[in-house]
Amino acid sequence: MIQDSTILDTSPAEASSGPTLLRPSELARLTGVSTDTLRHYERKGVLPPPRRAANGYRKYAANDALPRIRTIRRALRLGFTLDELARVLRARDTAARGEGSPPCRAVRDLAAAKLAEVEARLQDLTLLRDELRNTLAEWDARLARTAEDERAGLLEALPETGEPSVGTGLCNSSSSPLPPLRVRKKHP
Amino acid sequence: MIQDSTILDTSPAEASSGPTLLRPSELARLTGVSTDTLRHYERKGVLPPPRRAANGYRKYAANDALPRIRTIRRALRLGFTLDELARVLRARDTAARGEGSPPCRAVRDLAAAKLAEVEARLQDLTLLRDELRNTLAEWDARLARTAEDERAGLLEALPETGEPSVGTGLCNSSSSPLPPLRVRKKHP
DNA sequence: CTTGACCCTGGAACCGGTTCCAGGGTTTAC
DNA sequence: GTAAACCCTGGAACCGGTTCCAGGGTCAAG
Repeated sequence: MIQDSTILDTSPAEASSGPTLLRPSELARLTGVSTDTLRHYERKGVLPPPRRAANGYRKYAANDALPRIRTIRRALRLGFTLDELARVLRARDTAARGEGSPPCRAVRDLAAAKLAEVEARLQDLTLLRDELRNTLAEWDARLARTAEDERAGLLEALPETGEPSVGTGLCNSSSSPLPPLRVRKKHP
Repeated sequence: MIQDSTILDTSPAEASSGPTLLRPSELARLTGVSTDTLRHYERKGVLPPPRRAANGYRKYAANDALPRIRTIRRALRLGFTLDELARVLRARDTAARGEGSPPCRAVRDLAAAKLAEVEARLQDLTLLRDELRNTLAEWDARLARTAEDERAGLLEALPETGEPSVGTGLCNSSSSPLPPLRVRKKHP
C-alpha cells in the first residue's frame, strides 16, 4: 500500500520532531508537479538539494520547498527561464547566508525585460490575428463563389506583409514576427 | 568566382530555352531563405523535388518555385506547420493533376483553427502582460522603500492566479497559460 | 516470498523550423 | 595547379520545460 509519511521520522502535525518533511511524491501532490519535475528542478539548480533519509530518499522540508516551488511556478508563468531562476535564486540563497547582496535589482530588470518581450509578442500576435481574420473572411467569400471540387487558390491569396526585399539578402525584420518566448503550459 | 547562371542551360531572359531555371543559391537569394532551408523544405515535402542538371545539381523552375516559397513563408507566418503545409500542398498538387479535389476546405478549417489558437494565446499573453506590469509596479514601490543591500523579497510577492488546488493533483487549466504556438521568426 | 507503491540514477525523447557539420564533388578564374 | 564559390548527402545540434526510460533499490502488507 501507500507508505505513510511517518516512516521518515516526520509527522503531519509539526511538533517536537522539527520541521515537517515530505517525500517526493507528497511534495509533488502538494505542488501539482511531477516527481520527475522535482528532480529536474534540482538538477537545474532552482530547487536546492534536500536532505536525504538513511536510505537515500529525498526528504523535503515542507516550509522551504513548498514556497520555493510555488515561487518557481509563478516565475515560470511570468516567462522566466529555469536558468534565469537558478541564477537569481542561488544569488538569493547566498545572500541569505551573509555574502553578497540580494539580486533584487537583477530580478526587477529581468522582469522588465520580460515585459518588453511580452509586449512585442503581443503586437506581433495582434497583427497576426488580424491578418488571419482578414484572410479567413477573404477565403470564405472566395469559397462561396467557387464550385465544389474546384480549386479556390486560397494559399495563393495570402497577403504579403514585409517581404525579404530581393537582392539585399538581409534580414529586414524590425520586430521579428514571432519568436519563441514560450511561456509555460500547465504540464503538457 | 561566382558561377553565372548560363551554365545551367538557362538564361535570365526567358526566351526559347523554356522556363527560367535557378540554382539553389539563386533561389535562396531571391526568396530570402538559406539553401539549407530549401533542402529542408524539400525533405519535408513542402517543396517538390526540382529537376537536376547533369551533374546532379538542383535546377528550380523559377515560375513554380518562387511562388511556392512565397506561399510557404506566408503560411508559416500565419502559424501553419511545415507538416500541415506538406499535406495541404501535396493534396493540391495531386488535385492539379486530376485525381481528387483541392484541399480548400481543409485549408480554410486549418486557418480557422489557427485563428482560434492565436486568439487564445492573445488572451493569455494579455493577462500575462497585466500581471507583469502590476508585479513590476509593486516591485518598484517595494524597492523604493527597501534599503540597498537589503532583501526586498520580490519573488515571494508574486501573484497567485490559478493554483494547482492541493489534493486533487489534477491539471485544472482552463485555457492552458501559454503553450507552444511558436509562430515563425525571420531566420534566427 | 511476493506484490505493489514508492524511491534512486543518468541519459534520452519530445516539439519544429532552422542551422551546422563532415566528407565528399564540380566548375570557373587565376 | 589551386583557390574560391558553388553543389551534393544524411545526420545532428539548437532552444527549454517536461516526460520517459532502463536498470536498479527500499519498504510495508498479504
